Amino acid sequence: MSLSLEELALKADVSKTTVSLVLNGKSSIYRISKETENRILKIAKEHNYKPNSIARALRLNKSLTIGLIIPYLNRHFGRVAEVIEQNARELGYQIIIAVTQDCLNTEHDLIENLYERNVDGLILATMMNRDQFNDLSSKIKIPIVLVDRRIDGDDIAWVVSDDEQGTHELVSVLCQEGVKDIYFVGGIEKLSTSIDRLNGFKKALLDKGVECNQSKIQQIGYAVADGYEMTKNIIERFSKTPEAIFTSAITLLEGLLQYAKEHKPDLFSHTRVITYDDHPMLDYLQPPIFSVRQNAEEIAKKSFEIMHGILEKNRSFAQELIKPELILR
Amino acid sequence: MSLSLEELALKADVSKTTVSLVLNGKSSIYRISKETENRILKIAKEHNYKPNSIARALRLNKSLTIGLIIPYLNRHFGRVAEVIEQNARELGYQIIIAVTQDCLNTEHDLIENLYERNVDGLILATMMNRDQFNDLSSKIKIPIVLVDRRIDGDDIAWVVSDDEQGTHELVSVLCQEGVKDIYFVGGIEKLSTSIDRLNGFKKALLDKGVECNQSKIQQIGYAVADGYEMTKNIIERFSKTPEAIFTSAITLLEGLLQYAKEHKPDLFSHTRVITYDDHPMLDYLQPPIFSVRQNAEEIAKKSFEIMHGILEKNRSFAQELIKPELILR
DNA sequence: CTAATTTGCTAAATCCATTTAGCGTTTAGA
DNA sequence: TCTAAACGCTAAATGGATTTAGCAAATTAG
Repeated sequence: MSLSLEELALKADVSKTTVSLVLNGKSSIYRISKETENRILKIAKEHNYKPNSIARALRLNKSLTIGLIIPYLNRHFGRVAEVIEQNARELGYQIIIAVTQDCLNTEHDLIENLYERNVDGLILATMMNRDQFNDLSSKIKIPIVLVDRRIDGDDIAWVVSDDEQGTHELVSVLCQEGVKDIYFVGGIEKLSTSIDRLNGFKKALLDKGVECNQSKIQQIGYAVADGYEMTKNIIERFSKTPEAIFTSAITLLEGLLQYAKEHKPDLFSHTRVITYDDHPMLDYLQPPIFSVRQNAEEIAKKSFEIMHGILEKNRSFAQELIKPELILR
Repeated sequence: MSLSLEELALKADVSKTTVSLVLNGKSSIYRISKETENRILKIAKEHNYKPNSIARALRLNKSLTIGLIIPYLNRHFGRVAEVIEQNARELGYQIIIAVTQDCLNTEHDLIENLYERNVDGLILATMMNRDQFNDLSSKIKIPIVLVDRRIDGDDIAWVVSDDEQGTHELVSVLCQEGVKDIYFVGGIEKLSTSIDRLNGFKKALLDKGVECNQSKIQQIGYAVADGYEMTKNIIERFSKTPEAIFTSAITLLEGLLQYAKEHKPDLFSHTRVITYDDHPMLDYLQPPIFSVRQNAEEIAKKSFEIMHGILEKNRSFAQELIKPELILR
């Protein structure tokens, strides 16, 4: 381990240029004799030579490293990160992970930081809006692929769940059953996940001719505490118990469950609860909670695929909507 | 962004040596005049100069990068990774994550890979035994800190939950209540987590004078399917329904729940279930499942602290047992 | 038998920051 | 006035791989 080109050259009794050329498959271009080539290859193999990646990165201005910036390493993003890492590894890339905790300033710092650390590209679950993203793009000269949260724009690469479709389908299930009084427990308002899920929600109601009442829509944030708060608002603000509540993320469902446990143990006897995001534990809750499972594996796979296409195959940006799966229990 | 030392030197009308010395705080040692120093600092600030990290890494043989190798990015390890990343970032380090899926060969490959990619240290949730670890240590000349799974040895750095103590306390709760017929659903047998949890389990029974029957101990692996299998074995092999089952990881509990749902819906009316690892959703399961919550945050914090101590403060290895928390519902 | 071409390989530049050894100039001391 | 010390700064080497331009020797062509 950790032999340098120069040491190898010494052993093979040639210059390091020759060694480098041979190991980079340029023997024929530079007319290195078969004999010399084989000798070098043999010695390199014997000593298990691996080029120093730092020196290589300096020379080639290519670190084979991708930055992955996500809000948390929770179940969903953990799985996304895991699959991105595996895909990346197979193609020789490493993943540097950083978490923003859904803080925009942190996100900016992290982007700058990773950029300065010479990552070749960034995969981003961003909080930025279009203007902020454009500002960034003009400064940063590496490819960016958005994951999980998209920004509109013809030249922006992203891979996200089809949140609108997923929510539409899920909420429609209740609508089919005649449920009309449904509350929306939402996340961070300006994010595409929130916008798309709300659109799907409204659309499902409209399909049944029900106009969505603005007072039934809450959007605070994606934290468990936010879910608790919004549930509290819904239960306490209205005298009538709601027919149904849709939580637009698993964390918000957790908040709802927590509130229910503490203050409204009979919630489920009057109210149907459905949620975006799935979780295996939902299988064991009573009553059953319908959900939409995002295909984290596919999201991860596609997002790295696009990044790799841009970096090595001269492809340009691409956009992918990944179909989520309805889980009716 | 991305100005080089040389360009800066040009603007300041000095040599790049001078710029480097000033920016590295060595002005006084090399007697750079205050005037020159300020001029350089001003220009550097104006242009937001950041040294090229790759060049720096090459010269200093220090990449400010730590490799983190874990089996999965699940809830527990996701949280550990998240907190390690935050702690690392504050001290200028980056985290490269790689997942083994609990495959020893993958682990070896990853270690070699990250080592060749010049990480400054490795934080490892390892599957290796002592001999394999020693072999590795002799080849690898960077510090290693084990996390979550330890290997005995006076010179090995690790941070793990006090699995024995945690299990002992949890199982004792049932023992106090007079429960004696408890089954152990375990993970990968040779890992310290399994060994320690089994020891704690046996100890709790012994406290009450109950010798642990070997037939009540199952150890297949940590996957959900393993939990399913072991539960199946327990339920199907014995005619008498067990008084209690202890699952030694949340995934194993999931497997148990799955089996119960499919084949034994009345399991909980006869059998108490307790588990290592906690999960917020457990709050909403009926009947309540007692658990042991590992302090992932503390584990993460300490493990990076030890790594940082070795790398920058000339400290040697250290070992930390982190107290888990009993959660009785 | 000389000139042109091919063969086989290498010196040196490059990427960028850090660091050692040391070069002129000015000031202080005798 | 002359030497020694202090001052202020820089050239060049270093880390390791890649790549361009090109040198000498061997071969072929004329």
